[in-house]
Amino acid sequence: MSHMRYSCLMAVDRDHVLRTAAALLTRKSTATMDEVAKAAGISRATLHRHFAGRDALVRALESLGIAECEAALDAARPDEGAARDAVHRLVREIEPAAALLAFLYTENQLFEGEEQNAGWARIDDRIAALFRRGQQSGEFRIDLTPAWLTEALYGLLASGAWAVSEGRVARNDFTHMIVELLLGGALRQPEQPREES
Amino acid sequence: MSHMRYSCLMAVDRDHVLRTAAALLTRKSTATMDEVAKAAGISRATLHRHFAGRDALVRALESLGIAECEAALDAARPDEGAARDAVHRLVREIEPAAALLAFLYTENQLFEGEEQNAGWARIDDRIAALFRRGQQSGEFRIDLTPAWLTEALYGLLASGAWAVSEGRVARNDFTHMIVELLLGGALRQPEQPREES
DNA sequence: CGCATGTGAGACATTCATGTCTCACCGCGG
DNA sequence: CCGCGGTGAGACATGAATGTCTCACATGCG
Repeated sequence: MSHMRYSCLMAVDRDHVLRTAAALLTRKSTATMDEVAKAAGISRATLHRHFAGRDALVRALESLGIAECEAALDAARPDEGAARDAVHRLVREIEPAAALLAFLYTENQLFEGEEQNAGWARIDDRIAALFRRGQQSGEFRIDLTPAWLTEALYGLLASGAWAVSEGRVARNDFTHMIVELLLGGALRQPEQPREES
Repeated sequence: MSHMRYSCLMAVDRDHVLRTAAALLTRKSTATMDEVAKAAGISRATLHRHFAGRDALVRALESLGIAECEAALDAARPDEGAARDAVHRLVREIEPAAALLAFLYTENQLFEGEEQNAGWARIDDRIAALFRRGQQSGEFRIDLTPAWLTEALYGLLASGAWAVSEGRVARNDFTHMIVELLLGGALRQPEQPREES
């Protein structure tokens, strides 16, 4: 680890703490504040100075995840070109945040009736809009609702992130596997319509 | 509370407790032993008499999930007929257990390095074998590994279960949406493969 | 009827994560 | 030189969940 450039006046790198916490909580969602602090290389006291409690930490992670999703959506230009290409760009852009997303996705399941961050609603809408655009342009089938396609994308991102972190699939194949499955499915289908017995 | 038909000699219906716990833990994975007991309509003491602790309860749920998966696999006859029809049967058979699977799937993520029940390995193998059979018969594309297709199936089952439980998709569409997305993908194909009735 | 069995209710100690606090250290700037 | 801000280490109390225990009650069976 790099102890270089420790300045007394320099506050602990908040972003570094958040990303370390994200990496840890992705693997062990019940990790202790103490474990999070150790993973980030700071003391529990300092961690608690920056994030009032575990809730605050999770909410900060949620904000980070939302920001990264928004950034990925912006970078993917979901309104340009073929919808399938936009989906491909989106998955590629969102890949670095997939592990964090997987954590937040499952974490949100236990918020039951509580109000969920409005940021997610906006992201859901943007992604669903992309699928809807693909349906209206005739690229995507219309019997799968945009809401379900959005949900399925989250699920595949989570599955992919876990599969990669446990070595069941290669990290390099992440985007390809998700995009190909989401768009093309498992069936082998001819590019050109052709007749076969 | 229903005191009806309380038999002294009759032990608390273990299966009923397990299924109630599964339903609750699916929605709130951090539910207390007390909440589980109340949900099952028994006291915490009785719950603790049947399951030594929370770990024992989760392991019992895991065994239940494994048994239901095995039963679904048996009922789906994965070695008969077209692979895509077998996948369709499998999803249909596994649908009732999808919520429990979703809970166990995310729960297993935090077992880190611990030994995981060997039952899952067997189920993984059987499902992967089905996808492999589909690849060898030429039905499924070969650029998506059986391991990834298996993982993706789990992810879609979890997403579907959550989406249904939160009302984002209709329960009746569960099987259709998962099978169609997993096999056919979101793209509109020139020749849509027909369903097994 | 009387006993055995299984249950509900609740008290109790224990463990653990959390949150708050104090104190010592260190580097910088006045 | 000395204060000041930020940190690390650790003590401490709190609360929650857990696990164990006891006692009273209900029901079926001999």
